[in-house]
Amino acid sequence: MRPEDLIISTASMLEKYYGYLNWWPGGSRDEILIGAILTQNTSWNNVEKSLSELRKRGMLDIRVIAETSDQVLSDLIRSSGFYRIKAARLVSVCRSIAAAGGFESLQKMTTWDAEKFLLALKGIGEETAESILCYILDREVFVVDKYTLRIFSRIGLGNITQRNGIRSLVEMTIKGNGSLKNFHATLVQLGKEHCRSRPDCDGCPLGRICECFQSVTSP
DNA sequence: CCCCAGGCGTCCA
DNA sequence: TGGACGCATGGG
Repeated sequence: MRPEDLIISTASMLEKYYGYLNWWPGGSRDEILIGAILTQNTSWNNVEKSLSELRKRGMLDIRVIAETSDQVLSDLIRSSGFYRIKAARLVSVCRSIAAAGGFESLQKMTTWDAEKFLLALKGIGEETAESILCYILDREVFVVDKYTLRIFSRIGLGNITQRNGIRSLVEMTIKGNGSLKNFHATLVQLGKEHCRSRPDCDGCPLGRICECFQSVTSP
């Protein structure tokens, strides 16, 4: 089967099983940015505690974070882990984006220019940049994360390229409004909920993928 | 006690 | 270009 067909059928099976998932539902763009940085190598559960602390204080706002000290912020986001380095990066990223004119300004850039701008900031790497482009700026960008690489490798797509090749292949293959968002969301859902909670793979929408996935200990 | 989570930057070959 | 390592809390 061609790689493109494998991608299409996988996306279609996942969509049929999970439907349309609302990722980052109802959150403001500022909240999504903050969450995207806090969740780096960290479970979402831990991030939500930090987001609640910030919400209570009206700090889910990049212009407020930009005026906050690293020290004060680090105490509020402790539950997210790596809190000292994340506080410093969060403050500096918010300052840079605010100084550039906020998301309104980024929205006017081409996707390529916006990505270049984001990648230049300390604390924003490839996956975080993709998340911002996809979920905040609403661009046709596929987010490649650890689950994606692991699952793709198990269905026989891992040898094609590294992450950049996978990303462009998926972006050329999956078309349509929001399709890339949902493909990424369903891949993560499969990875973290189904395969972990049901090691016997019973009822997995992608039996073969699930079976291979749970037998792999590291990407 | 162990392992790992929706990574990133730095250093080193 | 690519691998090792530090960063740190909380859940299983």
